[in-house]
Amino acid sequence: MTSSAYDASSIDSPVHGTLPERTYQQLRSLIVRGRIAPGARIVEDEVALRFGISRTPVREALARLMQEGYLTPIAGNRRTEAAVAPLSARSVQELWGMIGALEGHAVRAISKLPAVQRETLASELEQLNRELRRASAARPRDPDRLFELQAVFHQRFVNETAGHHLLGVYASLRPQVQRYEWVYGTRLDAEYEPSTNEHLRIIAAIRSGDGLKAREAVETHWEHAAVRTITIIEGINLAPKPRRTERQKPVPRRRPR
Amino acid sequence: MTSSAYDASSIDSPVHGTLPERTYQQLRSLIVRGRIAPGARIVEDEVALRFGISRTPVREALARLMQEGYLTPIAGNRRTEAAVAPLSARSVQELWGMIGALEGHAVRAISKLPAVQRETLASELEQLNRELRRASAARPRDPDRLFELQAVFHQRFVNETAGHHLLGVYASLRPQVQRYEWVYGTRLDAEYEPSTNEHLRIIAAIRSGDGLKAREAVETHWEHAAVRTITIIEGINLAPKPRRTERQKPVPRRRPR
DNA sequence: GAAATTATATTTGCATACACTTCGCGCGCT
DNA sequence: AGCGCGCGAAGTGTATGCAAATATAATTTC
Repeated sequence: MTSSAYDASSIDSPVHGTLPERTYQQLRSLIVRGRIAPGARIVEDEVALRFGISRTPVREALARLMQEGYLTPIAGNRRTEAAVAPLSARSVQELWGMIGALEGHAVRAISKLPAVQRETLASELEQLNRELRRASAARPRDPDRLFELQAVFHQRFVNETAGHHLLGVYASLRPQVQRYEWVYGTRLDAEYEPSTNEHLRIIAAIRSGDGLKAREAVETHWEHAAVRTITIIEGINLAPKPRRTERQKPVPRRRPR
Repeated sequence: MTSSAYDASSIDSPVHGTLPERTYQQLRSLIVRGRIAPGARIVEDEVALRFGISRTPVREALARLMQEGYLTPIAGNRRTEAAVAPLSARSVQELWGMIGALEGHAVRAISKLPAVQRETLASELEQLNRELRRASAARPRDPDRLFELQAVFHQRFVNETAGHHLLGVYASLRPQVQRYEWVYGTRLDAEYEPSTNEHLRIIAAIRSGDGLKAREAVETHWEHAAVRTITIIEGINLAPKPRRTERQKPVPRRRPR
């Protein structure tokens, strides 16, 4: 067995939901957290074995991961072998841009909210931002916590104004971003001050009820974040070779005659 | 047989690709074109029967349709029965906003393109817009053609600047919009002049290379389009009742004893 | 010894089978 | 006549089996 590369039970295991759903969640979590390396090949049988289920639900999960861009089809024309999508500066540029555009669009609607609601939202965000600042100052840092706080901060105000469809797209995009945030967060030299400062601008705009300004703040936040992320990421050697690399020792093969 | 509600072979049948892919495409086309009514219940077995395939690939197709919002889970707590998602003004508001935000984001990058490329793009768009204008003036109108031209126009400039991820999301969003464009286009009183005029503003901005202005033009175009669409749509009675309605005559039931 | 060719192992695509949950309806009971 | 109660029926969730496609290893041929 070549790889004990990943282990189903090691990370959060939501015991509810259908098998495809759970498998999707768990695999995604493993990918986002880098527990399955970019470029790693994913084989239905192996996953099924690891999770102790049959290939049917696995296929569904993989199809979804593929559609959302966590996996890319590799190799063969006809068949669809899958590998974990590589990380690239190009993707960062694009994903951050999209998230910025969508969050920006959503936040514009805060101007329609009553002042009291905006106020409670603003102070909650301030609270979160404070925690974020504290967590980023702690040594050693807890990437998991930073990760979580970042997600909650953004999710919080998006939830406030976004509708069903937007939330759906957002939900599928955000974890993709988190793949990068994860490698970012595990770097010792990662900075969080600029980010938390930009958050303050967003909060101020929300409090004042100026939708356009809020949008502006959100978009430039993501723009700057993209730059920060790319500079950190470019330092690391990314994108290993995909292709069918190490095959496990094929064992015997044919009886000698 | 209750429903010959839809017929697999009637509409474009892409004979290539895997079964789930083809099934997805065909079902989506049927839904987008209103051949399967909003609220209609979708049963795996029935689809499998109609397409002459087994439930396995059907399930994959349905899962995808569900995730992209063409189908909504209906009824049961535990099990996931599916029905074609209803049309609603609320969705229009949201979808148009998102498309506007994304297209706007993409088009902003035209400022980075060389002038010659922008020029050819602009004149191609003009050509398309002329055709669109002509097609909308023709009586009787050909909804299919209008449909197609609209799609091509927007796709054209999005392709120019958007990357892989954005195109993916866009591809899953656009057909949703088309569901509404379809009912819009089949109305006799539908107007296209405002739309084509707004297109001109977009083209001008693209030609001049002003990314921000182009974005602005695109966004307001979609905003206005949303209003137009909603007013037309609200006139029609939408959203039939979902639930397990007409069950086919259950036939005997139990042998008399 | 290199190239072509055959054989074998992997792996996906799809179908079929079965289990389990939910819903509806008739039947008996009061 | 009304009201549980339970028996199917309908439909989804998951496993398994088989065939086709393809990569890799083995073998032959020049």
